[in-house]
Amino acid sequence: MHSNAIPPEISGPSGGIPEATVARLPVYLRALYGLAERGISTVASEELAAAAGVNSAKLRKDLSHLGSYGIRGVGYDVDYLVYQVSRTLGLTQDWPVVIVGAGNLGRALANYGGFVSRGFTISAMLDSDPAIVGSRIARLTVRHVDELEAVVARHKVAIGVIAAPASSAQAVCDRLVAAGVTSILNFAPVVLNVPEGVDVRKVDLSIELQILAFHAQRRSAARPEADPAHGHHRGAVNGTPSRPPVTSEFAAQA
Amino acid sequence: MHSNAIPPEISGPSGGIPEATVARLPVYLRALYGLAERGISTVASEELAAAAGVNSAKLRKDLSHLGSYGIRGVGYDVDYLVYQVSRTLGLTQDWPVVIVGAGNLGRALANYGGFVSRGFTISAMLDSDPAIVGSRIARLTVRHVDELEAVVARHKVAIGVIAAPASSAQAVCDRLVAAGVTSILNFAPVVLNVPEGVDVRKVDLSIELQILAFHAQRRSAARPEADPAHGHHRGAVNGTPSRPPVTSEFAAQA
DNA sequence: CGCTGTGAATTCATTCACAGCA
DNA sequence: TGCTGTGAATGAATTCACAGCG
Repeated sequence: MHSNAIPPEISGPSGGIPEATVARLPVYLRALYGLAERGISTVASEELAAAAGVNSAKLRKDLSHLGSYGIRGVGYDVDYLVYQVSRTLGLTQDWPVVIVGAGNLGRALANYGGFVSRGFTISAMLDSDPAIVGSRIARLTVRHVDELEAVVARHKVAIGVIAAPASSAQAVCDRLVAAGVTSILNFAPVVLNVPEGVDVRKVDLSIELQILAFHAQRRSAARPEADPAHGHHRGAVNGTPSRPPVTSEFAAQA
Repeated sequence: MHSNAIPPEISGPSGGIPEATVARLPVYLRALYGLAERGISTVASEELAAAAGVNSAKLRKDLSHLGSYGIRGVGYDVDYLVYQVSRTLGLTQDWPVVIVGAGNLGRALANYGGFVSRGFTISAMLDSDPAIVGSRIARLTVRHVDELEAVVARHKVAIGVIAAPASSAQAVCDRLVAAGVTSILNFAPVVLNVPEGVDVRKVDLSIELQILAFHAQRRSAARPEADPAHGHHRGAVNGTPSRPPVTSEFAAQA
């Protein structure tokens, strides 16, 4: 069939879906919910693609990896596709999630009630600050981070969200992994070290802003008043670069 | 790689850096700051790559797009590389940022003082809720969103952060674009429509969780006690899929 | 006829492996 | 000698364009 079959993967039934496709399925799912709400029961790839912000060929190829769920000459049945995409993503079961860090960010995440939505339940919020432990956030009482192992075991938590300061993120990560959590969503601005088999995704404001800055700079460089310094190989640069005071920074305290 | 178009590109001097490389430069920069703090002044691609969580060939190729800044047989000068990467990303100038939405999320972002860090300054926080307007967050007084245009013009804001509810995100986006903002970081779970030339990046908790769920499901499917339902092509599914009550959901209120 | 599903072509990204410089 | 920088090889993702089904 498609691509090769040798990767760690067992090119199983619904197996072997390309990463890029997996990353877009949630977007399609959201678009489908939007259509369903508006009472639309059938949709062509062109429209769905527009709603999801991709081109239609890509959408069709993506969906083809899940199976042949469209109707030629017609389009896709919205409810049915919602179901198939949900099932593929593993959203037909509930995933207990633990959030570590109940600072500003942790609170924001917990309050995303409708956001985390279908498929995910916050089992507990944990923090190490005694001033925060015991407070209530989004129907939950914040518990001490020492209860992490107990919470994970009790609720069979498979997904951990790290909303802790950069300085403790790795330690939190280690505890989550040791407790058996194999999926981690990291909001702290650090590269986490994890053993094989643990899946880490990161969300990083600072990186996103820097990428935007790059493109913004690029755009404004269209103007001919270009940058003055442009020495290429070393030494050519006027004196020492000496740009960065190189202080700490890049250390968040959520 | 992201939803929106990458500027047509003039393969200029420091121009034509691949998107994938641009996305990693901030990670390298952070790793470099970490090394500098620890007093390390020179680093080989192997070590820097390890600190950044990539392999060394990729790191070298990435850096080669900025110029020839290494020393064969030795490695890279940390301070010098910090400067070159910063300059490439456009961080040697300051970028005024406006945050729209001062709910939980907006507050969390504003309080990431050390996070947003070098290169970015929050010009203003805006909200439409009269109960929030006037309150102080991270040294700033929240202003009414009607002042958006004035703030953008006054501070020459080029980057806007949308931390507003999904329901108003598009409207906020339109106003930002009309006011002249061409770089947008969107935290609301919606696909934003923008004209050509506007760069949008998104940060989406729900999508990240769903991607994690996919892989988690995949892993647990390794066990032979597989999932019960596994009907393939249509009709084969037991009765109606009828899985989703298809209510609203997926609508955040930051 | 109008749409999906998909081979084939293309573009983009990663990795290998080594020539060549400090 | 030990590293960087980079062509060449491989692999992944996107896009094209159309055969073929409902």
